[in-house]
Amino acid sequence: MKPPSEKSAGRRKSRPSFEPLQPHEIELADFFVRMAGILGVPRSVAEIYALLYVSSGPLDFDHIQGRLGMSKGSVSQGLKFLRGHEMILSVKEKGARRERWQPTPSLAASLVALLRSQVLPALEQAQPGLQRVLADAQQRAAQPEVIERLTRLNRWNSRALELAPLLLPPPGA
Amino acid sequence: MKPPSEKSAGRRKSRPSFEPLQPHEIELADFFVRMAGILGVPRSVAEIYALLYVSSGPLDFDHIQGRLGMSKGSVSQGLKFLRGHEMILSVKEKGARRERWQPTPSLAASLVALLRSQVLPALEQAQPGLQRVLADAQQRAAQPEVIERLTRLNRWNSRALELAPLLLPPPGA
DNA sequence: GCCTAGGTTCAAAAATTATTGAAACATCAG
DNA sequence: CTGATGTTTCAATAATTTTTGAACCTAGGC
Repeated sequence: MKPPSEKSAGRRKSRPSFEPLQPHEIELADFFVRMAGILGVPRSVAEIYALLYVSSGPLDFDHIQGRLGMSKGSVSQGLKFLRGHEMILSVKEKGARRERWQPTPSLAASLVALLRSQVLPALEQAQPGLQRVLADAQQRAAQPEVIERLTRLNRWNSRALELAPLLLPPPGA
Repeated sequence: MKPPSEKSAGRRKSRPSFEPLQPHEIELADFFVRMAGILGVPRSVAEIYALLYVSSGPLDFDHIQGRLGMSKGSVSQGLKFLRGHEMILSVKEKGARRERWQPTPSLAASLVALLRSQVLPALEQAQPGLQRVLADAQQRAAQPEVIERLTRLNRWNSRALELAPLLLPPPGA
């Protein structure tokens, strides 16, 4: 908690104060936070996205920080995450110092990209291991049922890897 | 670390000792753990599932606890979770006291069920809120772009809710 | 009924993950 | 180059989640 008196504090520089979130904004943020939670995306990231999503124009760093009342560090990391997953775009007006952010047009595409980035690496990394596990089981002449399971798992993994690039072209294509 | 000397400790009752996981089992467990992590399923649950998945027959409580070296509490909660999501089945031989567990036949179905159980409630709960947020925006005559976004979000939500029961019939159908 | 194997619960401890904020860095106007 | 604004980094802290284990149920055999 910080001292709430910020009325006529520092006139110079006029640190602008921002409104806290409105009820309708909170509602939307809650929704995004919950959905994000399922994918293990931290609350702060979801809140930033939600704010940009309901806002009329692009917002700059300070607005985001001010309205959500979170630290600089969190805002910076949150924007980095969203940028990295191509969920937001910067709209820098020429001659302006600061960047302003808005959501990318398609939330659907954003979600797919996000999923991709989480699932694909795991699938890729697992590929050789899974094959080895199966080979191992065959060599040990394990129960047919187990071999069957492991075979199916391998097929799945391969198919997922084949399909993935179709679902959404990789970041540079 | 526990004292490794458990050779001729207590003859009566013969507390059976279990082998630690073999390399191939560890590999598979790692895979499941990583995948589960994406959905926020705890490591211990994924490990239990993985163990049942590579094992030739159904395993009982003590085997699971012993081979994974985890506490009773974790095993109990893990089985509860897996049971609740219909990812495992109990095979109780008649005349036997203890239950023995094995994975349900379709991992795919299990995954869908798991997703459903996480996503659906969120969608349902959000429905009225999202509609309110949209109405609110329309009333405030917000930017067309924002209204457009919120409209699409609502459409999505509704469609997802309609489609859900088709994807997999609800637990009792 | 009483006892015991088998399992669950849940508060406390441990592990993990997210957030903060101050210092460091970058970039641009002058 | 200099100074200020705008942003990132990251170690420390806070919050959250997971695991543990001991006390507590519960059903079945005797």
